[in-house]
Amino acid sequence: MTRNVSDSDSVRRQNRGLILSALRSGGPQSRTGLAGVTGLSHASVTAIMQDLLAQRIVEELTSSERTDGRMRGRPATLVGFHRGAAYVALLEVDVNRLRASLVDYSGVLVDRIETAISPSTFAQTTPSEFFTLHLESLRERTPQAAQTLRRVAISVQGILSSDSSGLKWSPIAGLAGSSFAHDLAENSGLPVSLYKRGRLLAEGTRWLDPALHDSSVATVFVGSTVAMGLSLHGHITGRSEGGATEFGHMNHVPNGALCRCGMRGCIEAYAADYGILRTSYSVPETTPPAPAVPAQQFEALIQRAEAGDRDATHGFNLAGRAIGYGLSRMLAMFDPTHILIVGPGARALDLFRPEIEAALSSSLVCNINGLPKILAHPDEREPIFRGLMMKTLSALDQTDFAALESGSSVQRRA
Amino acid sequence: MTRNVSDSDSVRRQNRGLILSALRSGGPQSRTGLAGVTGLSHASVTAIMQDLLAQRIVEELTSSERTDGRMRGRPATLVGFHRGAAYVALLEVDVNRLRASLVDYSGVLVDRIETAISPSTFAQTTPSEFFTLHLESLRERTPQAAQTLRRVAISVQGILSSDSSGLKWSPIAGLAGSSFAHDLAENSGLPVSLYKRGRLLAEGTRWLDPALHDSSVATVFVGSTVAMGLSLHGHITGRSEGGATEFGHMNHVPNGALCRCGMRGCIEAYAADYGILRTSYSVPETTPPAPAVPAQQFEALIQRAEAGDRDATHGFNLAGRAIGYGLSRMLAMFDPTHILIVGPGARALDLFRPEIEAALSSSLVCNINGLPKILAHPDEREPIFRGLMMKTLSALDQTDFAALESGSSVQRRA
DNA sequence: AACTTCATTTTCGGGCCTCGAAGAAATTCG
DNA sequence: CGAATTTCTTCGAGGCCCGAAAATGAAGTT
Repeated sequence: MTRNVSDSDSVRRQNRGLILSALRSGGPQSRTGLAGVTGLSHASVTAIMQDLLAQRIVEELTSSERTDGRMRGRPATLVGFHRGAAYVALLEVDVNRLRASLVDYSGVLVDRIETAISPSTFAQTTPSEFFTLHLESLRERTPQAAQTLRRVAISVQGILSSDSSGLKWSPIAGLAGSSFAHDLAENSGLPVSLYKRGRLLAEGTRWLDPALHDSSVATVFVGSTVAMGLSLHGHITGRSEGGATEFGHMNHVPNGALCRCGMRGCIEAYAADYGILRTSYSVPETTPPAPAVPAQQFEALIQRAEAGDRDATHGFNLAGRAIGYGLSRMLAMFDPTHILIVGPGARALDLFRPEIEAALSSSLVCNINGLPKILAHPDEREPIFRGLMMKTLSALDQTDFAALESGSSVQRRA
Repeated sequence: MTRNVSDSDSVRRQNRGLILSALRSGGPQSRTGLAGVTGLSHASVTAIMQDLLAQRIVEELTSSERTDGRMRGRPATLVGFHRGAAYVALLEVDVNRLRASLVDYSGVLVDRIETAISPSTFAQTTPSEFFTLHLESLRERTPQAAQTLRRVAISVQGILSSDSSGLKWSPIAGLAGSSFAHDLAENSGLPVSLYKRGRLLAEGTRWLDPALHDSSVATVFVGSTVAMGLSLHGHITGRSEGGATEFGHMNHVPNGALCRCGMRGCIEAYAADYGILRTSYSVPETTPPAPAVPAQQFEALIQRAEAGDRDATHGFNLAGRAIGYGLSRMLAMFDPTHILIVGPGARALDLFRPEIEAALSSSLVCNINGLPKILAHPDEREPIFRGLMMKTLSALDQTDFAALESGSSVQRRA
């Protein structure tokens, strides 16, 4: 059943991983500093570092800027990631755009291609072709990276198939159904990972705001859809061990408003931009939702509500109530201390807040533990990219580089 | 931050723990068998076993019954837990009873005391006194165990305080508020753990039904309360990393029926015995709930519904709907493959099932992944006890015995 | 009765990794 | 220039695991 035997190999892997992860979250550091952070002895750090240097995974930085107060003693030689050690390609798929980025091993953006996506995009090209094409472009434009490209990671919206080779369902037209991750892996010869956008939001906010790094946060995206990712004490939990949830399609009211997904009564049908719009304009809630809401139209609606417009306010009230009861139901299973609203809807938090808090107050756990802190962060792009990047680079650290054999087996590249 | 250094000590701990856990779930086994199950080499198993034998944690069994077909070769000497190596005390607190059990290290029940609990019990005695008293009784009645009693574990209902020293809220009158776990630990000088009943149900069913052991199961208790525990691929997840949820007090309908907890619209207010009773007798849903429902009255109601009685059927329908929508909302965050109904309500699963399935069918995830399998297991006592016991003994294995120093440091007891 | 067969268990030597202590290196301060 | 100070490396000891070989114990065979 469980094969978790520990031997000297796993010890090395664990401790190498510890050093890489300290480097990942703390930036270039001295060996002494690493020894302090990881808890390893100086001797071990030195030994491991010699391997890592020989394998060209890290490199010594000659800066030695000595910005610290104490100016005595032998100056520390900082060690940081060797930028050329690996590259990763990151694809962020959205309803209306693909953003393909090439990032080096130290986390520096090397190249980026953005392409518009329309509802007909995946009718003309299959997702597999589309992604393969963009990956090829990245490779061609940075030839030296093509050699050492190690991984591809894709951020998507929807429900993953059980083997993570594609999507079972997605709000992005034409994306579900094909196993594009599998195809892309075959075409490129690289491992391809699929991540839900909501999960990456949770991951990304951890890296974005140090105060939230170790607390428990539920990150809720409000915009063209509604999504949630959970990060509890630094661990990501949730559906399929994936940390993402189908929060947007959690039922709010039985037989309620029609959602884009085809079901009725989803939170999204009340709280996504199209839902708020539908309510505000008193369109019957069983009317099929608009395919896309322009940003400025949503912004205008916020301003109308802020100015006191009755109908617009009503739309945001219903949305806040849907989110609030959804959160209250989520709180029966998780206990985050903070709730972070991101995306276009974050701008309107003040409009949502009263209804959210009212809904939360009517739940037992909030009555006993108090309300979680509700914060807003308008930008959702940066956390998603950062989450995707950190997740992918950390996986590279642990899976590929921590496990390398030690000793004299130096790998050399021209 | 993270001090997870791996050294030879952690290797030994890991591998000793592996062997103990194999013994825990597989019963007495030969060294060869353990080597196969754990993945360790024969040499290592022998070495570890020598330590464990010297420390009197395990013992060789002289049975050698050779029940297997092959009768050639050196007969295996089975190794099993040394029963006297440790004892644990398990306290199961219920609305109307305390069950205190003494169990030896191999998991055999040695002694048991049952005491009735009434709503006034904890008005006369403090919880701390009450539990200390029962623990003393167990110790006195089995003097040889008093020496090696290592842990106390308590199964409770309600919301744990953040430091797990007591309860913030509980349906058991007078139990919340005091930090009885902390007091009991001081009085007895033993570590005391508090577990939520729902979590133990999830833990217990894993050990009870081998088919469910490694699948993802949501265990729902339906009876005097409604509770849920989650066990996903053998890992227990949920609130406070505790694996238990406040499912029963998840909101079903805003401003709905009055619940025992004082809030309105909880699932429990519709699906616990008192809720079903209230609906069936057309009592207004804001009427304060009955403090306790006799088992035979609930049974009679089931029979009336089975016989086709309109009002009773209506009660079970509403209950099924509340459970169904609750599950549908839970499924937006977790993806168990099985749902197990336990407790008195399991008897009535056929009455609940149509409404549960209807509610689940209206959710996106069920539409895409299909409905989870819904099963029933009428007895909830056995899983709780078993979960509490296995959880506690496994913790003892890993925390206390896997970490013991090896070598010549033999601990001896008269 | 001695020998073969076979499965289980133990012993032995080699390898790997971490650690503490002592030594080497690189600066600043007096 | 030497003392002080901080960082980094080297070295031997101690642990643990593993594979291979040897020992053990029982049943079948000659």
